[in-house]
Amino acid sequence: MDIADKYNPEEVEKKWYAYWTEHKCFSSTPDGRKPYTVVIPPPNVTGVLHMGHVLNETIQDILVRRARMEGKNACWVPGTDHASIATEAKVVARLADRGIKKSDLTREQFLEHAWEWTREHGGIILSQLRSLGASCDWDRTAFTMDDVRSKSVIHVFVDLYRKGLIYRGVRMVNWDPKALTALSDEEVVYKEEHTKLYYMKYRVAEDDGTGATGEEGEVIHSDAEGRYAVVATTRPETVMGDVAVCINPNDPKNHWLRGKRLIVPLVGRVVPVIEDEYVDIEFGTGCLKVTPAHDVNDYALGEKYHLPSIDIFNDDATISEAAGMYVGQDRFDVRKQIAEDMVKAGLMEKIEDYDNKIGCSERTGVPIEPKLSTQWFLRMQHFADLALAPVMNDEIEFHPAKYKNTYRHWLENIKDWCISRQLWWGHRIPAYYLPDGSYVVAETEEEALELARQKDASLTAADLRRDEDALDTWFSSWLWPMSLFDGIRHPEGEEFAYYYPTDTLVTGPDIIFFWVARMIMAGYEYTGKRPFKHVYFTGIVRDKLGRKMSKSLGNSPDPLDLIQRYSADGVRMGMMLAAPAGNDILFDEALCLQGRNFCNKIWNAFRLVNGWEASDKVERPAAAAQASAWFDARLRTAAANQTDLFSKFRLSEALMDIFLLFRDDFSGWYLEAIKPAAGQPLDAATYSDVLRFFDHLLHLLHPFMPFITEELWQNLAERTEGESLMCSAGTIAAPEEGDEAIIKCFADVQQIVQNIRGIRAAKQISPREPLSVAVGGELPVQRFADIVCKMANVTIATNAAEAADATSHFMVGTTEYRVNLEGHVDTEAELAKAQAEIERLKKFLEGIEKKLSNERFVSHAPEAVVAMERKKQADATTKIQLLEETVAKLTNR
RNA sequence: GGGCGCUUAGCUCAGCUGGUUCAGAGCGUCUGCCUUACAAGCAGAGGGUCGGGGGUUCGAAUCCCUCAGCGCCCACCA
Repeated sequence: MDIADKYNPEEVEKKWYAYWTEHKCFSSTPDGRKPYTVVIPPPNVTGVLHMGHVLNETIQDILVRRARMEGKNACWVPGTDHASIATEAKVVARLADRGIKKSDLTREQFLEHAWEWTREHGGIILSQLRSLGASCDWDRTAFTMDDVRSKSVIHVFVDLYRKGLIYRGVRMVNWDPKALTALSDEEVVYKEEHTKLYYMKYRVAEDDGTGATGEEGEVIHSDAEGRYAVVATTRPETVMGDVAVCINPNDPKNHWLRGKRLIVPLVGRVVPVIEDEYVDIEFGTGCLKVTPAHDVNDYALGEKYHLPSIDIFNDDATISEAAGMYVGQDRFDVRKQIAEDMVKAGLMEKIEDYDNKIGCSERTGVPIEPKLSTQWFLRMQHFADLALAPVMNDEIEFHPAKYKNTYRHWLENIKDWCISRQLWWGHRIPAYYLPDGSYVVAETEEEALELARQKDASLTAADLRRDEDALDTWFSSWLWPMSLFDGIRHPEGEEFAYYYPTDTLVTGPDIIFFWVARMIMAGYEYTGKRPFKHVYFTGIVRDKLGRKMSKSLGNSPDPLDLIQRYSADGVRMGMMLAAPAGNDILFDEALCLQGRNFCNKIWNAFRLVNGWEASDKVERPAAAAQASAWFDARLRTAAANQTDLFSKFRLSEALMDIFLLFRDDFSGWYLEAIKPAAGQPLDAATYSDVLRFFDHLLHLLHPFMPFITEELWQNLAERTEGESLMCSAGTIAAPEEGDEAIIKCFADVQQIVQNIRGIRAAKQISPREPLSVAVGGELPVQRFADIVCKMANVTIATNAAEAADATSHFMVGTTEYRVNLEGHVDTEAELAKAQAEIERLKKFLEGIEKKLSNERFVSHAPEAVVAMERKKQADATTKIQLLEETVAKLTNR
């Protein structure tokens, strides 16, 4: 088989991905095998591949390919998310570029634009996944807004409404004034900001001078115009909504304000002073302005004390008519303006710097406004009760387990989920309003009409008005593991029964609440079963300096560009080497380079093997037989180790382990040990061994590096069209009884060879110059003696007496080896080396003996430990003795 | 303000149910090699008082306490 001198990944990747697709290697249908199901965390339909995806999808592909090769019926379902708010924002922005305002369009017109955008960009990211090698079952590609998924969502909404778990109500919600929609608590992110704390004067109305009792701690502010309270706030622009000032009844400073009425600065409104223990006495002056329409806590106070509520903001956070002043101006402009105006009016006591955490919209980034509005909510306590135990008792396993804490904390402090969004792009809420203001909830318009007619038989379809709002994106994603197999609508379906529950979910910890927790909730609600067995949380991909990857920093490489430069396998390897489970990933391109170089290593190892001829007539060299015996054991052990590491999701270590197995053990030791002289054939037995080993190695490597392994596997033997490494038999036997001893013995071989090479390097003796080594007594690694000779280019004499005077010595275990170095030896250096070694061993021995003479150690420590120490003592004594003989010999020279 | 986690070689990390011959790996560094599979390589070398302090124990990188630094999550102090 001819094979190119250089690995050409571009051509190979294209060829095999097409081949896999053509032969439906990734597709899955239910059969007698055990299923292994993974559902992709659906990327935004309009998104493009970034490094986070590369990490996430590579991990999933590794797990899926490994399961497939283990003989499971692996099914990895791809799909995209409609990403309601993000996509709508993009569409609005694109329309704006064309000079179109959303408000100028009807819902239908807008949706047409959105679908157009989706058709244009949807699927880009999925095609990019292919270049990474993702082995998704593409025939199953789904979209959270396709027909099956949409119907599932609506079905669930209606069902939960009828169960009383969804309700509609007026609540304080997080309002995004840019996207013009309500948000869930999870969609609010807090940002640290340097702001100001404004201390404003609220003058006492019709001040009659009463109230002051002169008690200790009382703080009364006054100036030429009379007495006033000082209220500290970060948001002076909300004064137009003030309806009270609240003090703590236990706060002596402000006792004098009890029962007073105060004048809201600039606004002139007279408001009462109320008392509630909610107020923090230590903060500011202990006086809190109460603006029920624009603060969650103030809202609660307003309810409690029956205060009016003045909504001073429009939906876009400009000042509304109701404010009566600054109407139409932006909230932050007004903040500045009002502060200035108050200073001018002498109503500002002082302004201080203040570090504050501002709640901002996760999507648009703008500060959210607490806003009173009518929304739809899901009662979460019910779901929290369902979802807590299975994670705590590991029915669903989190990797790493530390996220169990985070999860528990959230569930134990759960709040109702605001699921309605004032957006058009999404699943429209299936609620229909009757002319009388009441409403019905139904899956179809027909059904809705029927329900409405039960209230009023005269109604027609034209009388029903459907709710304008859409559902939160996550209200569809939380059904994903079920809806992908149409399990919501057809829970008895064959596919659903086969593929659900799924096996492993791979995702970032940032969406543990948004998505993971809610999928668990929905899973138990609708099936009574867990949606997945394992959740593997990846880290965040950062640059090598630990900074988050971001467009503005320009430190986020384009994955396709990386693939171009380092090959898909190289990028996969680079990513995985940087990704220990549960830690953030410090991504460094150098790791991709390492990946690419490794591909080349594999390629060249193949070229070597491929170039060998096998012959029945050649007798098997002893070194080759020995090497095969060792590598067989080594491979069995390594394969078992892979299984163990995969079970713990330690994929980074698993890859590193095979990398070393291939590079060092296979290429560096095994191939060199069996290598025939140039142009000579290999004996048939060894040839068959090396092909078998290569096949096994390709199997182990394939989940990590699918392309190059497929290419070489196809070239390793005759294959028929449609065959693929990914579904070929290649089980590696379990470790055997003697494997450990073989591997341990071989480690001594490696040490001996390395010592000899080290001596060569130090003395500048060419590896091609044969040397002789004398061993005192029998060679401990006799079973690999021929490998030692071949790898170190030495002959071994087992009679120490034959050793020449001019030797350089070293020890492995308790055996001394003397390398004959006629003409190269440096007696002084040898002496120094031996003496230093004796010194070190004596110190070591001293420690051991101290331990052994300690009565408490001998009586307390387990027998095995004491025995081990005795062995160390004996070995060290032997070594010292041998070295002292060497020293004597060197000194007498 | 609560909760969780981290600190081991220049960098990134293993090791941590306490004890298998003075702590391992990758990368980087240094030295020598174009040895006919591979210079995208090979061979060799150097590098750590396991964050500081204290304790438990015959024995601590590993368990406990404490201090310091770093990170993450949650929370309605305006």
